[in-house]
Amino acid sequence: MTEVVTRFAPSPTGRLHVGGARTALFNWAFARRHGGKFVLRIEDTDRRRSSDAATRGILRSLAWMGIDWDQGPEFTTDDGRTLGGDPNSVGPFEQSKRIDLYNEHMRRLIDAGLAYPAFETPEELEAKRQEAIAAKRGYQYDRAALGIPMPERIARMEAGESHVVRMRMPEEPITVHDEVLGDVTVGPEEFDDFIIRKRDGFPTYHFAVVVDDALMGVTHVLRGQEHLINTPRHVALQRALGFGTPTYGHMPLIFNPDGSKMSKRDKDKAAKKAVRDAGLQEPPVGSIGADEFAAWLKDKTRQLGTDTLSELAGSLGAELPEIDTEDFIEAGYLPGTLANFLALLGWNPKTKNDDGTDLERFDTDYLAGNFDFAGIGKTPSKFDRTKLLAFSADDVQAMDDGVFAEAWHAWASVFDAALTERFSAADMRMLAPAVKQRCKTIRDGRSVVGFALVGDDAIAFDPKAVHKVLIKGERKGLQALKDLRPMIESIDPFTPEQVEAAVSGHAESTGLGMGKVAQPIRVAVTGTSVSPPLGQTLAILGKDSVLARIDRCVASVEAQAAEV
RNA sequence: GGCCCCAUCGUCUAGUCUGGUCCAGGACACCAGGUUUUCAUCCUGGUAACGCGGGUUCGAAUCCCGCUGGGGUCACCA
Repeated sequence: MTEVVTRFAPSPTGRLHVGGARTALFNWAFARRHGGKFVLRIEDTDRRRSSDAATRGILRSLAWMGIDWDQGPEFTTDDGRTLGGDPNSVGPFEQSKRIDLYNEHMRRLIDAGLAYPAFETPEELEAKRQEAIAAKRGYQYDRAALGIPMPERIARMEAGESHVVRMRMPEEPITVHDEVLGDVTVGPEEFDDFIIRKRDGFPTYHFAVVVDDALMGVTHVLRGQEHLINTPRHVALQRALGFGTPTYGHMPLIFNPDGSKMSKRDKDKAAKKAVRDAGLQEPPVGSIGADEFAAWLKDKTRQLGTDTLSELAGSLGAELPEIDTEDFIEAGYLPGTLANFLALLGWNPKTKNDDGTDLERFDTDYLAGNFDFAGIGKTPSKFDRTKLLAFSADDVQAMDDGVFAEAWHAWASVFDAALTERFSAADMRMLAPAVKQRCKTIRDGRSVVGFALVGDDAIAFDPKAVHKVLIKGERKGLQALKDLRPMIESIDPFTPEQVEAAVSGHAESTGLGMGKVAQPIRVAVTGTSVSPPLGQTLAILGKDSVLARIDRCVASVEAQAAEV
């Protein structure tokens, strides 16, 4: 029994899409479950679109989710662990550094007549393709290069003539044994002699994948269903090269709730809508020129950079849909929550809880101990952010207050400078119990304490709250607020406990009850009817600020009443 | 369009392989009621699905065929 080896092989052309994150998670879990190894490989053979920054981002996202890789690019986690490395000497793990290896195997194939150089230009091929489309025929390469005698082909290639290398596909059908879908057979007429080495000397995906999986000892390949039709090509390549075929499993894809493909384009879509709703003609931010902005707005297919989009949405107060793992990190989700939710999209533990309900809340440790092919479903799923949010709320509530405070501070130090400027880590610890209760994600903490981040004269009053609490019922609320002012002024020291005691004492002595006393104050100082417990809310602001806000509120409501 | 894959509540799904225990179970959402000084949380209850048509069988969500619908793929991208 050979050791299980799985891999995740992202292409560093952008951020880690949640679909990719799920693929990585499953491959990781499968390796852990079987005590095997998990390899991370960077597929950067498209030199034009790949970048080191993207690679680093992907590594960071994977590590954030709790995925560790045994072999692959080295990475140091926040808590100081080193991931990756090359203990078995099968690296390097960036395909762009493995060209000699590919060429060695490529040469074997060419010498055996199983692959051959071809000299048509991209333009010539494109013309033939268009011709086929016009005639409503499927396009396949016509093997014209095979008309050139083999010695001559080889000689021209060795003389340095610009060429590609094509795989000579066999004439028989190929059956793929898929652990998820069962046997899938595809006939030879479906495949032409596809390109395995590009004009620039880099292998194409198909060739690099097959060589690397074999050389790295990969035994199981779990990937998205979009690769299903590629698999017969890979099997053909494996046979030609004399490699074994790993066990395959193809997973259903993840879609948007409306059934469309979940892609970065959704962000452009949302941003364009926000711009139109705002009636903007000119770019509201400096990072994009007017011409580019107009072109982008007009063209449905045109996309902007991630940062530009965020800036744009931010300036309009619009939300961009979360698509990539980093979006969910920024949105304040916990890694375990995302991993749990993602795992459930396409996999099911088929296990009951003690109360007889289906098990669906589990952590990555559980996944590492129980993940199997049998639990993978065949049906594509839609990404339901509402359910993810419900999971997140549960997980946040289950956090220890201290842990929450730490996570909140860590999150804010990366994503919300205003918050960490206003509150120290100690402040956040004090606030944690009250804030946590009202959070569905870590980011929500911001809105709970948002009132403390704006100036006393900049509080926006929620009209509904003002009406309900202060105006309704002959403005008794407003009167109560005025009566309370001297009492608040006399509180000393101005701590949560003292404030709480003073306010509830006042509620009792006046016979008004807590609701009639606390709510007017809350609305006056926060502008809304929702905030942490009153004592904390006031203590955070400090006495001067509280009094200023009460005065401003009273003045504003009276002015408003005078108008009517 | 060719080829390939798929089909249970609005959504994620259990049940399908090994037909009967399923007038189909769970979760999220939704609706109603309750707890709560507000909001959120929490508790209780409820609405809601086997795509359609043929078979096979005493009996089909489960097996077979067809249809319909959805998706994937047809690059010198991965």
